[in-house]
Amino acid sequence: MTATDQPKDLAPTAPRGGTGVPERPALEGLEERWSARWEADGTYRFDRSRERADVFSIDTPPPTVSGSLHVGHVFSYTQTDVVARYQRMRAKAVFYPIGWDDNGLPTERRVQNYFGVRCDPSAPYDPAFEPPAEPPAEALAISRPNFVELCRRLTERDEVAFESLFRRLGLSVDWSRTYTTVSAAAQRTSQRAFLRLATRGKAYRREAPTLWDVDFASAIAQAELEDREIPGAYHRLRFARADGGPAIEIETTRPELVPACVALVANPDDDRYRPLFGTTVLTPLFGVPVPVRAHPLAEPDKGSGIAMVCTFGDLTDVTWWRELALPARTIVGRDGRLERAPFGETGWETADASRARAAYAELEGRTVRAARRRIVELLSASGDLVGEPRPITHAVKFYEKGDRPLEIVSSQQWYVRTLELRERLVERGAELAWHPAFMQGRYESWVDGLNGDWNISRQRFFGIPFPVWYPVGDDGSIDGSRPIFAPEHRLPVDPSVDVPDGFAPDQRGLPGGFAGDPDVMDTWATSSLSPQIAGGWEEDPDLFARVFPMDLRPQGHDIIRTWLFTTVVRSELEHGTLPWRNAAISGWILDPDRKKMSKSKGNVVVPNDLLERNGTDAVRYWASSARLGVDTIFDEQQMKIGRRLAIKILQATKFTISRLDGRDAATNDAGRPHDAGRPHDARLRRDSGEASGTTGRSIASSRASALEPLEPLEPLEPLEPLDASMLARLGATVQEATDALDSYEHGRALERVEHFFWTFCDDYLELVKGRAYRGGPGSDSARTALEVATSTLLRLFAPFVPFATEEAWSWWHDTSVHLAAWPEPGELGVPDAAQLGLLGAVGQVLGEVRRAKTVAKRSMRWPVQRLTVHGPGPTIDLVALGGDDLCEAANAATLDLVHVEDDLSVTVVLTDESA
RNA sequence: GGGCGCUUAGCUCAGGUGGUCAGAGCAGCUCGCUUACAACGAGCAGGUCGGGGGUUCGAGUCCCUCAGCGCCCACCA
Repeated sequence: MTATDQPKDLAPTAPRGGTGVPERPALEGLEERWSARWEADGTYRFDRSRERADVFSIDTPPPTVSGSLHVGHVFSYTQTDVVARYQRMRAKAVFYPIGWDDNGLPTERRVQNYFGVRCDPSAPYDPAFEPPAEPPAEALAISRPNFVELCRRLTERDEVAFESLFRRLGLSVDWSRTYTTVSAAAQRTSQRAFLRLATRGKAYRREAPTLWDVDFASAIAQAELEDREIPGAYHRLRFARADGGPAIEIETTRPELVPACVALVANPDDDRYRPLFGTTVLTPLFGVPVPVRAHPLAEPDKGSGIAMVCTFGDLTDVTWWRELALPARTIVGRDGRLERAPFGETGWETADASRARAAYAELEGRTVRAARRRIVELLSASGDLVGEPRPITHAVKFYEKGDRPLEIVSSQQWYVRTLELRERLVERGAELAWHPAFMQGRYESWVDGLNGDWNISRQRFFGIPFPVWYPVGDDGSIDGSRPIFAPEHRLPVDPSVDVPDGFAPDQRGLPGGFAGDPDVMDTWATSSLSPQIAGGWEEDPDLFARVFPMDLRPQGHDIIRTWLFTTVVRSELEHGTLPWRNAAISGWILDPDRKKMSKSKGNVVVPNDLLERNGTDAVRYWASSARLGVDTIFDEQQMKIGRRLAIKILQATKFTISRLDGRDAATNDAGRPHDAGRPHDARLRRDSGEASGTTGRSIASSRASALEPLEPLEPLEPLEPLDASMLARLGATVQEATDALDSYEHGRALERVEHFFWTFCDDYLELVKGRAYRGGPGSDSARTALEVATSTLLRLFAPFVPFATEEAWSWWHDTSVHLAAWPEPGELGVPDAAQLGLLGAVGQVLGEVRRAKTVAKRSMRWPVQRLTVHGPGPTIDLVALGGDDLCEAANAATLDLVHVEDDLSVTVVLTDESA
């Protein structure tokens, strides 16, 4: 039976639940107790019977499981949890799953360091392999299956620690829906989405210049680049003209790439070189004829105004090479060393083959750096180096996790067509509601700056493989141009183990047989499908229809160009829609030097310690005070505020609840000391959003009734003016908090609620505690107002401070505050202007009395002989309405009110001796 | 080179549409064990809101400009 089934007239006599108020409320232990209870009751389980319109779905970031969580995680995940809790109280079924990104390079690197191993794909699988207890000095080469096993072992261990922290943080995620990005389901989703792109031609495999990290031996995407300033040098080199004219001088920082030179290029408007366009020059040392060409990217004021185009020194080279349709003469191999260059043969024609070969023999096999040193000597000796190299500092592209500058090598990679989508993607970005709005600019500038399609293949081991094989020709060569795709019903497949349809296992690698695609997908190629993975795309269509497109993507601004961008791409290509309506971009936590906290700087605060020292609610208060998109400097001192607030919530609730005990004792059920008051019981029950209080009912089973929409309420009458004033101000606060949360300004919402709460405690409680406690006239009004206000405040604070509010709520309710209805301003009656001002006016006078007592160094209970208030008529009239309460709170014998034109002023005469 | 954000008390930060907006907490100082709260409460002191100019009856709040810090994008021969 639910609340709505129950006859209304029974409601007032239904017993109120709750455990009663403890002697000494405390924050300690609340996290453990309530997380266990929420788990047992399934408080945050997603109700998948609800329709899409009643669902609020969150595309939670799956943290990378390659180490430990830091304060930044605590910060941003708390902000998302506030939204989730708010929406849940707004009667939404909140779809709030979480995943672990255990896929990819960071995990591999961590496994290598942790166990002291490295993956050698040629090594045989050892089923009995156990890593050494201590990582050996020399990394142990192990097979790919063994390596992947270790990856899984380590990530599973980390995932337990991560979940434990997030539970302690009070994240209201549905832990029953946890996923990992290497799970079979995620692999199926990722491979399926890839296959659909490939069959529609939106993903393609091509031999192309590829950003390459030599140390990781893998391709890198544009999104993973970062610039670093490193020392270099300009070398001025002389290129002879084929027509015998005066030599042309160019400047380069990469002289070792002279053998890979395919053209010189200058700006089309550059008069110095215009006559040379279309003519031919010879490369120094190698005598290879290359054309002089014009291209607008060439800048006349850079170097000598004419540049050497090599395959490939940088991304500009790639652009020139592509747009000018130049030939390729690549010399840098995947190991970062100069590989064979067949001077004299087709494509490597030269004026002097023997000289070119001799020169190149000095370079071949050397690393890029060593070759540079050697060729400078050669160029110097041949007289082609003009002057001395000129040292400079310049920005060079690195893989963000790498240690050496990237090379650009030619390789076969899978690409997703993003370049042709640019305009569409900008439009999608404009449709998305960004919080804060200016983050849209980050996205747009990234999309505008795309210079190639998205490379999704990585030459790594721990990741989701491409569900693709290639035929092996009769000559034993792999034909990469004719992929054999796995059918969707076979997914997930590992082409290094599984066999394509129509082939036998023993045909692997043999002429006429097949070979598996050796690569794995980039981690973003899978993470970009987080809505599809979490929402059960094609795996659970009923669920997917109820949650997708999602309502919210929360994430950091550092991964707009990766996670956010690629998710938009995948959704556009697969579904033709935005993946979510809102993007909430959180800021970073910075250390006092305004640097992003990172382990390498040794400035990381361990989240568990932070929670231990301050309590979860305190940390959450700090995190949810911040504005979205704004970086915050970490300052543990700030945790005190939230801790104090949480304690105050417990104390204030204890006080108001215990004041309710004596009300209408005659009708109070014996043994149920915290039963609600009679007169307004029916409305209070709705206020608190609880089901009519059948004791013993579990939270989960009463959830449906808690989410019933509230009925309009009768006006709350009769109330003392001061009580009505307090409730009116509370109503205004509810409105402000609701508006703020609706626009993702949780910090503002919290600030408004908190501000009201302190006024409530400092002024209102002090003013009415006597009246409420004493009984008699006005007592019921005060107690009713106290109960309504306490119920409302606990619900307003619940998303921010979930443990203290749940604890306090439990003293008088059987249900969870987190399943209670978010308060509606209308519940509290319609405020009028006079009522709004009353509490403030009386509170101001009370403040003056306190000041007088402090100045006189008397306690707050010290009696006031004579209290006089001067002020304008309307204000005096307000003070008069609260006069009795004021006198009691001030411990004043007499109150004189005097009408004057001036502003409010208060005269306090204390008694000489304590009464 | 293009763009964005920030610059408010010693510290960390609030200050939607310009007019009690000069605020909060921390730190500091002074009091107070008052029956919700001493791991607490009350109170005090602290800033010409980065500089300059402008719009306006009136500007942390709008415009211009300069400076510093941070970030994004591009370039990087």
